[in-house]
Amino acid sequence: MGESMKGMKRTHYCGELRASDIGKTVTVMGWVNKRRDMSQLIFVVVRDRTGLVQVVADERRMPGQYKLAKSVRGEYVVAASGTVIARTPENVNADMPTGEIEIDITELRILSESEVPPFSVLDEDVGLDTRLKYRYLDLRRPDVQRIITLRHNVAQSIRCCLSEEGFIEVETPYLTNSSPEGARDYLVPSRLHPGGFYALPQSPQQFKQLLMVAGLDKYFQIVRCFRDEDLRADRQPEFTQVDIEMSFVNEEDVWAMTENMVRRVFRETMGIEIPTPFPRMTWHEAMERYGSDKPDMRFGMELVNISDLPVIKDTEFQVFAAALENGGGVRGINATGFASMPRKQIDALVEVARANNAKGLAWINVMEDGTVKSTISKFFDEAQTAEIIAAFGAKAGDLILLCADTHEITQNTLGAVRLAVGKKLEIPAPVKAEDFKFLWVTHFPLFEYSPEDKRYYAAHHPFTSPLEEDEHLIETDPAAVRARQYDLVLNGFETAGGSIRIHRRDLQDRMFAALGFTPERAQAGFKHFLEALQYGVPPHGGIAWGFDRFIMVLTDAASLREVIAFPKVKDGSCPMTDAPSIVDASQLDELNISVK
RNA sequence: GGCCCAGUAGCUCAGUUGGUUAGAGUGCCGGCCUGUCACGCCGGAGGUCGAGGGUUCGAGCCCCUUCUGGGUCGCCA
Repeated sequence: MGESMKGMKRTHYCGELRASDIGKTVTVMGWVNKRRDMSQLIFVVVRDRTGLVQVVADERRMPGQYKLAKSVRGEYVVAASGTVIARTPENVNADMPTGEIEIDITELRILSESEVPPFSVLDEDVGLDTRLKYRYLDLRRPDVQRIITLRHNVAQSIRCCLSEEGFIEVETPYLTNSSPEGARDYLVPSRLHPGGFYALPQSPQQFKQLLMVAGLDKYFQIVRCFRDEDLRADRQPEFTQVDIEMSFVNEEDVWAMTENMVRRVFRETMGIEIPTPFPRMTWHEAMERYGSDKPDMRFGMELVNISDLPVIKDTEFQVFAAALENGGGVRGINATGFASMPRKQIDALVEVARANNAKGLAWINVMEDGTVKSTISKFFDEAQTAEIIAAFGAKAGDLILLCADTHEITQNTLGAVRLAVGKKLEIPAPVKAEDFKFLWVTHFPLFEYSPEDKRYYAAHHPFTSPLEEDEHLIETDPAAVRARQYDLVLNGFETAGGSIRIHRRDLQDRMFAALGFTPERAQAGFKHFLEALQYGVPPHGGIAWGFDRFIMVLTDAASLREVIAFPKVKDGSCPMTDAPSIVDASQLDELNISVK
């Protein structure tokens, strides 16, 4: 139930009223945040998008309004008209932007009643499943609205920036073809083509390149993309990209454009001046030093390879010796200052290592008093241990964590262990320019070998250009070919990635051949694209931003779900709408689909 | 598909070695209070301990299965 708002018109948002408004007759509309009943005097705190304002109903002066105020409950939607009055000094609420004033009510109207909500909009700690089931209530919470609003502001800033720089926003199709490589596609059946399926795009990759062929020169799109893969805290099945492509450019042009955009977005939406250019690092160096292609640069603890230390080379310790014999090595990190890490936490790190396929972790504890505790003391005497400690530059109070295995496993393991230790540093939420550590990671490998399938896959996508000086290796040594691909890493998250594309038909043909495509299969999958390469293609390249992920880092959110208005949960379903759902047999019939 | 964690009042959680009638805070309902702002005080309602099975004289607690949510590995060109 509820009344019409006929005759009442909102004059102000709740959160914008100030002492300068004292004496004005105003009408606010919003949700009952809180009602405080003091007998004869009732305070109703009204909330809207902008904030809170307190409304007062006095039984002696406005008995009718007082009675209504008595009946309102949390989350009722009300309209309140009255006079803005000053609070007496002792009643000022300094914690409230509108705390110097309140509205002395002349008319209160209940526009919509509310059931008792399943959780309070005021509660901080509510379980995720409950929040998402009632996401429309969750979205009433000021913290959540702040994120959604920032998201809008960032999108707006990006649009303005790119438009002013001469980029044209073009919408590409959502109903397109399934691509033979890459992530699983979401398929959409075609009623008019029995057995035919569209696929929702994983990214508008081919379309944006075709827009370059078309001569649009600079394109962008804030666009939804879809991947039917398992979810993670930083992965959703549908997500938003800021997709950007430019003609007649090289890496430097794309990077400069990106840095310019980042500077502007931070300045306009957060008032932060981000210094540019961003540091750069090759993929190889990132893997060697951080065990990750997206290193979090907010802390050190770099990987150290001690395989060449004489004490390691000559060791009888089977675990280390075996790793060396098998072509691997021994690497470690110095968890500086963590000598006092409780055994339980070290065990948790060992679990992290195991999850990354390492057999375990060895550790050397350099205690505050100078003594050394180590899991490998049986195999290394004091002097030898001291050599290892020296290799890490470890001091009293440090903890050295060692991993022996293939290069790939030691890198991945220590990269993960480094992050796990880094989490314990409790790095505060980023607020200042220096809290945002950007890094360009460059020169990714062009191919990845799959031992199961006994073939090479494109590490990124098959349209990525190789470095010119590596081009001759495509047929002879694919693993050694470096790509003109780059990622922009922010605080350990891959926030953007792109490449200079292949614009020559002959090179594109060689690329597909290296990926094991027969010319016929390449034609079947990419006919239109390969044809387009024959009609005058500008050298081009671009970058795509993981927009949700970027907002996640900006807001220090723990999960992508926090920055998406209506997100999916772990199994890809929506707790609010219960999508996906079983459809009517008649719908399937019409689509010529049968379900097992 | 694998591994790990959680599931107890509307919400957030506690619950000892398996032992009497399962608790707290908050919210909710009622009453009192003229300046509250996390209002306060008094009273009340509220439980399929996620579900199913098993062990036991006895299960919130132990075992098995299963469901839900979270994290992670695989996967994510």
